[in-house]
Amino acid sequence: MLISEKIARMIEQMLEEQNGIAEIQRNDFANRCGCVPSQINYVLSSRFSKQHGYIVESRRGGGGYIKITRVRMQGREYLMHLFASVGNSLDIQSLRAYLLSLLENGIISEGHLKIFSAMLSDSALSAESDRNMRDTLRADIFKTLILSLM
Amino acid sequence: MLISEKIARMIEQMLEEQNGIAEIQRNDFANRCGCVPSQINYVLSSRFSKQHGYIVESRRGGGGYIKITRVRMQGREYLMHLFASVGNSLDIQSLRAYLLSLLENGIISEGHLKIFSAMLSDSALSAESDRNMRDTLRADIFKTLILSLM
DNA sequence: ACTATCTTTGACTTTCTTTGACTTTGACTT
DNA sequence: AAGTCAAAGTCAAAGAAAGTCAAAGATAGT
Repeated sequence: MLISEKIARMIEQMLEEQNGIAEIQRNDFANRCGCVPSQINYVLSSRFSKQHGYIVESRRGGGGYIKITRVRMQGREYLMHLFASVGNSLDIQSLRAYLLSLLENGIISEGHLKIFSAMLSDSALSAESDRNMRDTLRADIFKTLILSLM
Repeated sequence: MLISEKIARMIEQMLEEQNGIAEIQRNDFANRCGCVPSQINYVLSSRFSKQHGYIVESRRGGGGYIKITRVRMQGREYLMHLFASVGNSLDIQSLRAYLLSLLENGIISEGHLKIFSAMLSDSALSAESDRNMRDTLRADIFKTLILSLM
């Protein structure tokens, strides 16, 4: 298994045990994970971003820390928040994060996740050949989807 | 026997043994098959596509993999037929007819119908200003939807 | 034989991960 | 207030895998 995955699982476990809040010291934690400190940042940005449904706060210097909070809002509130946070362009990676977050929040099922990612995949949208336009289109359709889930 | 066929059989055997799920590492597997890595992609796209009743997922980079899942579902005949009958352009009225037909055949729910109509409405696709292109796009996305329902 | 389709191959691209050198920030000491 | 040290942040290079595409080779249909 990848180191990054191991790190992610450790964080998830902490979140589970501590009611959605995990606080770590980067160097220390990296040591326990057997990786270089900056890899913690990589894991956080690739798997615990805002789009994934987490808030990450931190402080540098002596007594520094990194705090990861899982946000779970209900239904409508969450969807409104989501709608607001999608810009006018949406790439595949961000879409995936959003969909996973919808799944985690119990708003869509795994089956839905598959359907929606397929419908919004590059190949489904290939009629639009320009990449930037495709991302714009994806954002529009995804926002429409959010609205119809409300 | 063709190499491609040999590869296909190996995958089928894995699916048989592992309950419809096969996970491979492309380079490694290609090595064992005595072929070049990209031939694995060829085999997957020519024999394990959605139309053939499989779902293929993958990840690149370190720790990458390819996962093949066999899907067996009822209504598959109907969906294939539907898929074949959608041309390369689809206007709102025809879309509605198709969606109603899916509903009547018990393949989607009313909730789904609303969501899909919204996602494929003119306003969701308004980023594409050309009307014909929009109908093309709608056809592509709808066909992708059909595939992901299989 | 001619053509269309299916296979095989390999060069090039894209995506994801790991690592480490360098920068910035904050707390504590003097 | 300045200096020191202990964090965390940034960024780019290197590494590891999968994807794409087009050219060349093989096969089958007419």
